[in-house]
Amino acid sequence: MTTTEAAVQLLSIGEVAERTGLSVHALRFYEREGLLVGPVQRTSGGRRRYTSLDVDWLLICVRLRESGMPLADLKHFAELVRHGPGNEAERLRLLDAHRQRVDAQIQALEECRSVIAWKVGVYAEHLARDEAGGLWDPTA
Amino acid sequence: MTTTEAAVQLLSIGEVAERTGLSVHALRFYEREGLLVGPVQRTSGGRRRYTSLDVDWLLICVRLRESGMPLADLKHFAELVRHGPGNEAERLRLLDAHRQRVDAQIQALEECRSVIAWKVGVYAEHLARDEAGGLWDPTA
DNA sequence: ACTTGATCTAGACCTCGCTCTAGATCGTAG
DNA sequence: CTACGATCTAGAGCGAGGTCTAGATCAAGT
Repeated sequence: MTTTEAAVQLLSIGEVAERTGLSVHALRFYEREGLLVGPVQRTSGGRRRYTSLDVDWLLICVRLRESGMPLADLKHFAELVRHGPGNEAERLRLLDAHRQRVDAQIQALEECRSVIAWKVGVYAEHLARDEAGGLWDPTA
Repeated sequence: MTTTEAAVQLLSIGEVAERTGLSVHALRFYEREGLLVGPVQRTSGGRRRYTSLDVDWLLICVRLRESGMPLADLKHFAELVRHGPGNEAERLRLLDAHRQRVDAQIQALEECRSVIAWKVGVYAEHLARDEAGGLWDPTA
C-alpha cells in the first residue's frame, strides 16, 4: 500500500455520459468550450479518463444548465474555479445571482401554472356541461 | 347608440407590443407562423388593427411560451381554437399535459435551487472563515 | 408640400446549444 | 491476426425562436 490507491475510478467518456446524462458529444463539446475545471487526463492512446472530481463538477454543470444558466456563465464560473482560491467572493456572487434568477423563474412558472390550471378548469367545466355555444372567448 | 360601440379599442402593432411584451417583429412572426386564432384586421392602408380578443389570446400565448410550450404546440392549440367548438376535449388534453410539464419543471427547478443554495452556503461560510486552503473540492 | 416616425413585406441572418459526419485509431475478445 | 466497438479530431449542420434589413408606404404634424 504505497502509491497504488485502490481504484481511483477513472472513467471513460461513455461511462461519464451515462452517469451525467450528457451525450459523449456534449462532453467533448463542453471540454472544447472550456467549461471544465481542469484538463481531462488521457490514456497513452489518447482516450479521456475522467476522475470522480471531473464527474462531480459535471453534475453541478448539469444542474446549473437545467436551471437555465447559459454556457457563458458556466464558463466564467469554471474559469474562477480554475484560477484557484482568492476569488470565492466572485463565485459566490455568480451563484447567488443565479439562485435569484431561479427563484424568479419558479415564481413565474407558478403564475403560469395557475393561469393554465384555470383555463384547464374552464374547458373541463365546459365539457362537463356539454355546452356547445358561445365559445370562443379567450378570456373565459 | 346604434352601431357605433363606444371605442372597440383597435390597437396598432406597436401598442400590442407594449402590452404583451412581444416585439413587433415577434408579433408579425407569430402571425406568419399561424399562431393566432384569427386573421388580424387591417386598416385601408394595410396596417394591422388588433382587437382586445387578439390581445387576450396573445397574453395567453406569452404565458404558455414563458412556461416552455414550444411554438409547434402553441400552433396546434391555435388551430383547435380556430376550428371552433367540438374539439374542447383535445384542447383540454393539450393544456393539461402542458400543466403537468410545468409542474415537473417547477419541481426540477426546486431541486436545482436547493443544490445551488447549498453551494452558495458553502462559499459564504468559506468566506466568513477566510480559510484559504484546500479548495477545490467540487462536492463540498 | 414636406418631414418624420410607425408600419408594411420578403427574406436573410443570428445565437444558442448541441448533434452529427468522416475518417482515423485504440483496445479487447476470439 | 482479425474483428469490432468505443473513442479520437476537426469541422459541418441543425432546430428553435426569433431579430434585423431593405426598400416601400402610410399617416400625422407644421
